[in-house]
Amino acid sequence: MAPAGRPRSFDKALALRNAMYVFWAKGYEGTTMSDLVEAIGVKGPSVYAAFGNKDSIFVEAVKEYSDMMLSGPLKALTEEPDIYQAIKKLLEANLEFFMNSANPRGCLIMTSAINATPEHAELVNFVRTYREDYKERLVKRFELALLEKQIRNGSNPSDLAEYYLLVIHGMALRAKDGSALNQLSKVVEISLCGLRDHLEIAEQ
Amino acid sequence: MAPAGRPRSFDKALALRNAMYVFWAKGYEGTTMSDLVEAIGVKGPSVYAAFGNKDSIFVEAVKEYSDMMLSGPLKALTEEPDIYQAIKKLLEANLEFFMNSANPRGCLIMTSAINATPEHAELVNFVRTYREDYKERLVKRFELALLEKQIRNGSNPSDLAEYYLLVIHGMALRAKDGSALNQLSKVVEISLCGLRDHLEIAEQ
DNA sequence: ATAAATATATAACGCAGATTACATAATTAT
DNA sequence: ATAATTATGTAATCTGCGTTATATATTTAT
Repeated sequence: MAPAGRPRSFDKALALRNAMYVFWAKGYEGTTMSDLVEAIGVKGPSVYAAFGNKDSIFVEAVKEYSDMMLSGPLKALTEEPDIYQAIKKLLEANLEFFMNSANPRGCLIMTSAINATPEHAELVNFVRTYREDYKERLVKRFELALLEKQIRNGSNPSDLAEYYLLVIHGMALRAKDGSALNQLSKVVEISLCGLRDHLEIAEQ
Repeated sequence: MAPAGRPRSFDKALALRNAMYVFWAKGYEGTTMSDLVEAIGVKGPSVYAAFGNKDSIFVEAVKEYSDMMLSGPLKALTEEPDIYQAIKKLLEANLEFFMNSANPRGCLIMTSAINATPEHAELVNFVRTYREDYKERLVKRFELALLEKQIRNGSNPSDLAEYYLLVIHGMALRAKDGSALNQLSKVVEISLCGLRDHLEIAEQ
């Protein structure tokens, strides 16, 4: 049964999706309400009525983006039983994601809101929790690999997680900065050397 | 001989230095003229008279920062004859620089102005030239190493340069995000594996 | 001493961005 | 049909930021 009152004239899910792309392309501070209003295609008050203020929209956009990540590039982490293949695919999938011509360059969660002003501190922390979650997934994955003796006993899951998180951050930044896909592919290859070094049995 | 007119009541070089630290801590968009005015310690019009507008101050601040980099962390690149030691020291010096408690966390040139709005496009490009210069120095250094047969013949100086630039970008971002020094030190160590793999004679 | 030159502070301007008041339109429930 | 409910658009408000006009202060040159 349709709810009482005048029906919304736009698709809320699609609107959020469009808003997400704007934040992705321009970052939190670089995005204005006018940008969002234009992207959604209705006037300001309708946007406020549907989503609340700019911060709420950003929060929802980050959640949407995170879902996209989880159902996309991050799948490699759980689906690949072999740690080397898992990280290799994770890096390659992230790179494809950051450079895909259908997407803005770079990563919303890693490059948005890093230079936010003090009054947006809560938002900065909110996005940081997503980066921490990302890292935690990497840590857990390396811990599993350690448990399964895929990596050497002395290897530190936390250090390896930090390293690959840093590589992914770096890829996002370099992608946004205009690096070429084929060169970043080479970088991915080089970065995997850090993991090969820690494998229990030399694969390759 | 002192110039005609009322003398400036503040040290211009020191003022620029203070402004640079503000931009470093808050990024281009996160910094307001009020922030700069407060940091310099005189009122707005004096700042405008001395430096011009916000963009001009930023440009000068970036130059100052770059000088600081060149005379600091980047020295390792030219001073160390061995490529492995050069990169190792470069990374360690950069990490120390990004995490030094006397400095804001992270890197002005790598994390400022990445989410700038379209009307600041010129500034974004200006900062990018500094990143390109940084990369070019790395490329040149690896080309030298190749010439001196310190790295294998098949190794690509450009790819290695991109890789270590990415690592340095990543360090800057992770430092700004709150990573611990000792963990980032481990990351540096892991990242060096990518170079050891390319050395002509196995060292270490 | 007076003029020329430069710096400084107070106060204002102009603009853009986030948000909302208000009147109106479109739908459901009775 | 009428009331209740929710969405929409126009237009305004409020705030903060970058910048500047104006008057005043401090110095050198003559």
